[in-house]
Amino acid sequence: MKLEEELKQTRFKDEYQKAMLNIIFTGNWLEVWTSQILKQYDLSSQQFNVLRILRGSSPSPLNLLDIQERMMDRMSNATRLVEKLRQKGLLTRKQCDSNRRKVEIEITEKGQALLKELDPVMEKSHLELTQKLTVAEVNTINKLLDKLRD
Amino acid sequence: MKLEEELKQTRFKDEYQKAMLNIIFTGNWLEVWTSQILKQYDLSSQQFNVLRILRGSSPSPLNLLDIQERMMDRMSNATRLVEKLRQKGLLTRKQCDSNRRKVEIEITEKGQALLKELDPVMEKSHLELTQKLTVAEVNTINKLLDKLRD
DNA sequence: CCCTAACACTTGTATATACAATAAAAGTAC
DNA sequence: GTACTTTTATTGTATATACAAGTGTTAGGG
Repeated sequence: MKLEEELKQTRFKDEYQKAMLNIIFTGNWLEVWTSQILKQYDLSSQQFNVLRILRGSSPSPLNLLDIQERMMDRMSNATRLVEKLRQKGLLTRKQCDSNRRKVEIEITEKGQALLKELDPVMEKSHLELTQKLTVAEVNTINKLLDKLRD
Repeated sequence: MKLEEELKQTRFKDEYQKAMLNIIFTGNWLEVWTSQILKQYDLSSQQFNVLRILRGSSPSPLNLLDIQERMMDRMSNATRLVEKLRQKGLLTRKQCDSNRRKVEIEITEKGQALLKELDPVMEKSHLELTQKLTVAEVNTINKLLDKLRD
């Protein structure tokens, strides 16, 4: 749907302003959508994100800063986020031997299993996206957004 | 910067997954950026958004649902958001005569003045965007994002 | 060895947000 | 008018988040 209809607005100042709002709005929209799916698995999208990051580096552990650098949302709640996931048994954390300031965080079997369960679910919602845009089009989006953040 | 570098990640599953993350990440990035600017004016980006919505409809007032419909973020905190702005004297609210369930919310002179002060500031940060992408390119982004949300 | 600075993480606190429950007014049916 | 439903907004509560201050660890200089 056009952003104008989405926000019940008749006009924007220029295409730049519209793009700005459009990206923020669409990002939000996608986030809400995935959060909705993840809720059934009792995961927030941030938590899911952290788990995927850990799977990505597995079997090597990561420390908090590593995770923070890779997160979509760079706030300083990484400690508490990781703690939540630890309580659910989805990851482990132990003090690093060589540098005791650091912690080594690793995804558990249970975490891996949960992600494995989620993969096809996420894949399925990806499919809807596939039907709306061609590969060439998403490619264009990726190129332009990367350029925008330069 | 490429999303891969931004998130220190080597690869994504496919262009669709990358686009998904790219849009969310870039939206976030833009939000953080504008929030930073607005902080000097003691406004959150949501509050700013509400003010602009009210200016858009001025001199007609809006009720809470109208505002909610036009917001980027459709949560149910509209009551409290509006109350915050009222405390700052940036808007007024009064019970609607014809339908006393509704409230009529209107931007004040002070609110108008604040937005007027902010216009050039925001415009300036728009300019940075302008330097990164051509009009044709932002047009493409707008078209593709609208299509994505169809 | 001591002092200071930098680092990696944690915690406190104030604020924001999501979601559900509630309240009050209006509309509808009888 | 009374009972029911719907609309519109508010409040309560639990959780999340941002930012600053604090803790413990390591590193470097003298």
